[in-house]
Amino acid sequence: MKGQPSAETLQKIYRKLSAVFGPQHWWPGETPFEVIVGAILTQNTAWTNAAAAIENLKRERLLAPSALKKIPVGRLARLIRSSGYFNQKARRLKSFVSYLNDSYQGDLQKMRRVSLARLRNQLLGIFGIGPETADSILLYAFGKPVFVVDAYTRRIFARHSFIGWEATYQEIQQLFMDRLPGNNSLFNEYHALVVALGKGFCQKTKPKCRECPLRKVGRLCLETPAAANPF
DNA sequence: TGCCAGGCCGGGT
DNA sequence: ACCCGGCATGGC
Repeated sequence: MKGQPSAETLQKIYRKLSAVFGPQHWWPGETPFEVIVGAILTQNTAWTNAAAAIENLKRERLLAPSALKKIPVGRLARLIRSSGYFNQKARRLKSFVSYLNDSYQGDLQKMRRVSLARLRNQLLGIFGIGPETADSILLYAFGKPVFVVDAYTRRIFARHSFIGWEATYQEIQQLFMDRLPGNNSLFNEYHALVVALGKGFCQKTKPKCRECPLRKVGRLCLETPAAANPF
């Protein structure tokens, strides 16, 4: 075990990823509401499948809180079919827009004014929103400074033995937030870069692949210069 | 063909 | 407080 990474190591990893992948321009969504819908639709699902569902909603002019509030959940489910778990996700989208209407008159700007800690608790209380989805919404829709942890984060940092495979969401999040400056631009780019690395090089989530020394997927070589292939 | 993808919920210990 | 089955499509 290498043990927990220092602040310097986390920043070194960031600089390396940034040099390799460049600016990520996240989240891939044009409006805060689109970001929120995307965050729910991409749960445990390939982004391309979620993106196709969002295109359907756009085409039907339904990508707005007022529109989603009105349509029957069954029709919504059919439109987002490609995102998988479509019945669940239709309910989840409905539960978010209900909350938005009940608590903020459907106004995302009003919701955004709430403090980070309070808003996070509120989001976690909504059906279908767990820690990662809540933090994605806070960071990418509302611009709040939180570090988003996902499967790639755990996989990549566990492969480097910076954390254990059993580390909880909160433990991993604390690791980053205790060491990095609380800067929403940095958190934004860091998470996006982790996903960029993960998508390209970090397939195979099964336990048997975790120990396979022949697979370099998801590993960073921190010793080689950025100009060389770091993987 | 089977395995996997930017999780979360609810019921059981 | 954990653990686990269920939820489902599209790509390789």
